[in-house]
Amino acid sequence: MAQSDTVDRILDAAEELFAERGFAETSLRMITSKANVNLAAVNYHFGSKKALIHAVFARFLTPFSATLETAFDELEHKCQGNPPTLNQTLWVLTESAMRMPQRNEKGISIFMRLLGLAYTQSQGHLRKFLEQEYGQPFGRFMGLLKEATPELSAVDRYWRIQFMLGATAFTMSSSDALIDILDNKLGVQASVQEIAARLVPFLAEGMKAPDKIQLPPSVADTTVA
Amino acid sequence: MAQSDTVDRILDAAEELFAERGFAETSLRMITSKANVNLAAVNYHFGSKKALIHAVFARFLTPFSATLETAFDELEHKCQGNPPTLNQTLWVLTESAMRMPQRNEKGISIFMRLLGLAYTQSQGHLRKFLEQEYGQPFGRFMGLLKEATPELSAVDRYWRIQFMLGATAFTMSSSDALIDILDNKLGVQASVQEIAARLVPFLAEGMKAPDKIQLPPSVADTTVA
DNA sequence: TTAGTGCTCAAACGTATGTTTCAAACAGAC
DNA sequence: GTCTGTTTGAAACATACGTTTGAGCACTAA
Repeated sequence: MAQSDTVDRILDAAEELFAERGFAETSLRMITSKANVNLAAVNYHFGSKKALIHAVFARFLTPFSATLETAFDELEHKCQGNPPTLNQTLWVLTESAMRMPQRNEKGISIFMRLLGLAYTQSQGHLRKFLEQEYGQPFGRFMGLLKEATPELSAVDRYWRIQFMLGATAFTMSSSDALIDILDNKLGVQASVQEIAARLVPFLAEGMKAPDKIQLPPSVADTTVA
Repeated sequence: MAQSDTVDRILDAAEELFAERGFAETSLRMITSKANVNLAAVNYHFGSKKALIHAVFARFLTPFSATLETAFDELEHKCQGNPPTLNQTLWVLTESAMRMPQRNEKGISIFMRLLGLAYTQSQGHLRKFLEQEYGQPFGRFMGLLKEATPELSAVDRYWRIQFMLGATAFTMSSSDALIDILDNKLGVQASVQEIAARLVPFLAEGMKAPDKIQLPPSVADTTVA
């Protein structure tokens, strides 16, 4: 059993268990028994549980951010100085994600869920790690969004980006469960790719909504449309 | 120190700590020391940590779901048989949330964050508890959404409701931090009410997006708009 | 062979957790 | 004032956690 075997088995098991149960609720003993390796192997190969969490993210995020930078380069080159549109920018992001090599049948949904957890769970060290390692492509994406929505005020854009992030992180992080529920309720099969294909128009349309907010009308004042 | 005092202090401390750190990462010792009560008080008054979590949700959710049912009654009465519009339905929900009596200055954002965590963190017992106790008003809201968007297929509506839930839960659960960041970056003050006022048009517009999905065009095929 | 290296293994360590115990303090009724 | 049921307090309980240890194994190089 070569080293890489043990390391990869730990990473595979950890990735899956973290996605299922969160970080704090997943013990090293669960990981090592699922991976069929000794408990001490985690601390030997990674040093600590925190470092293992970082390694799980790095294994996916490092090649992904490289792919993304290339895709942004191509997009900007194709546009020859004109700023890419909102739809183009969103599609480049989702396509890059979809095209990442998938380790198993669960594919990208596991990692989407991990990214969602990274936002939700406190885990201060994780957020710091992600910002330091992958802040650049994220900032570039934000810049493209800004160029693609010049009609929005900075405040409008700020909030709507949060809304987009929320819809994406929340849905993708539960994509497995949501796909199952849809199958049970309506007998319809779905895939992460299809979710993305439905999500992008929803987001793009929300971003284009009239930029002046309508202040809450009391229900009493509202007329039937 | 009467019983209610201890019970409420535990609930207050638990609510805040759970919202900050999640359920698994918050120990009973943190809660009891923040509440200035004895460690055993939690198991005496609530029976277990799980039951405490349920009680935290019930304290907010029980009066809220009653308020919501009343508001839905009023809305339907006002519409006299016609189905309420999407905007009306969304506004009734947000207004009901905004009008809940707020225990402290952090107000509703703490509870939004808890609801988000309830979705995200595994905690199977919590999801079961929430479905059993508060499934009815939730189902009624879903029914209103269905009536308000007859043009959508069941599958489209299903996914877009998830997107709306995500954008709402994600944004509201971090509303404090997001308001602070906005103040730092742009020097703009905001409130939870204002977030809601910006969120509803975004969601409504997203729901109205063209119902046929556009399948992912390759970046190479995309033309500059 | 011998020494050294990389890795695995079972066992233990120290710490933190949720929960239980039981005596002491308290409250209100008689 | 005394009794009774309720609530608090300090301490202990059993368990699970992340981490460390040191012996043992397989393999390479000198």
